[in-house]
Amino acid sequence: MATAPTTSSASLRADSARVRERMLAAARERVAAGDLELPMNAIAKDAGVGVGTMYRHFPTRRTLLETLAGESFEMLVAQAKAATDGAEGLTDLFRLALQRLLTDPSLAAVLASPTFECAETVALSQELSGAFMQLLDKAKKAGTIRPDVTGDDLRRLMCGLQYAVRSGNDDNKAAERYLDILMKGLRP
Amino acid sequence: MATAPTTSSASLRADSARVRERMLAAARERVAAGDLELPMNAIAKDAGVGVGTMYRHFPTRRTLLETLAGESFEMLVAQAKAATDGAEGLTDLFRLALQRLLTDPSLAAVLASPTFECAETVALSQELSGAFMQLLDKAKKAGTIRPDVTGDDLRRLMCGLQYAVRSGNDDNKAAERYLDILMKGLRP
DNA sequence: ACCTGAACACCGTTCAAGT
DNA sequence: ACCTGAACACCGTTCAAGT
Repeated sequence: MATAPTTSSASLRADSARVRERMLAAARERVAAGDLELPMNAIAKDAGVGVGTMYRHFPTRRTLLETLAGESFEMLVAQAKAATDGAEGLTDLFRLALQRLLTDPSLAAVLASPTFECAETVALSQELSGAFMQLLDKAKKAGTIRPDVTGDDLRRLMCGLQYAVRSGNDDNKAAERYLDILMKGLRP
Repeated sequence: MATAPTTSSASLRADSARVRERMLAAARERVAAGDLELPMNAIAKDAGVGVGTMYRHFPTRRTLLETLAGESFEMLVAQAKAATDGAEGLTDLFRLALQRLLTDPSLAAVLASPTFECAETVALSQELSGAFMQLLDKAKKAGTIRPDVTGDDLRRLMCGLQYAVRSGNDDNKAAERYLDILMKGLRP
């Protein structure tokens, strides 16, 4: 690169960030190719770093997975916050979420687990949960959703919906139908 | 053992069957302990056989998995065939299936894939599919199920239901509620 | 026929040595 | 501070050698 380092620590930090990005890019490439196994050794090799560097940045595979899913998760949270009220708003949100879960397997894997490892993921999950609860609250008052459904139920049902769609070999053609079944089932 | 072999080939076959059972027992022990990874080397060691023997009996891990799930699958098929007509019969069947899927992760894994490796599993899946279609047919005629649902949809929705239940940490307390949501969603 | 287990490649994880 | 990569343990899979 043409830029000279200003101080050695800044240079270190910049280098560290660059190295981190290389690892994430290598990992993302694998996920995009449909491989969710995330072998640390192989990714390190792809990224041109030592294995130890992988472990320094991502102490567990789960940490790496949550980091990979972070961006998708943020977009999902943004969509949940922007969702319009009413049963239709919830349906639209679920459709968007389903699309995202189907395109990003790392997000699907992260969202399906009840606990998270990274503080950032915990925060995102709480934001999502909050958005869900607001929507639920209004929908329940409007009488469009059965009253025994919780915010966490919505997360789990979304994951189940995604799994049902994925369990077929019809190129996700069933998605809209299953979404419809779920939303009808959620009515009071 | 005290029994003497009658012919050498019979003895071989009997030994082969015994060895096979030992491997399956070792594998089952792991699944029961919550480990679905099925490492061939380790299972062979547990069973006291050479690795090659594992591969001779179960050419792929998937073959081993389907064999493990076989018994549960058979029981599920039997229940599906014995199910009573009407929406309530279908609900009861789904409840039983859900219980089975939650107790036997190998069955859950096998049923979630659209294609099977063992001929025996293919046969079981067709039997299940047949039973589902019969139930669906009657339910549709009675007007208790929406007409756009297929037998394969039932398989996939069952898998999704199981996944949604598993995605929480409430000891499957949500099972009955999610079942209710699904069955309501299936109404016309 | 069927079984054994050595052999090789690969991945997980740690940690002493480098800059 | 951060990175490297050797080292060891373990698993996947094959195949020549045994009975």
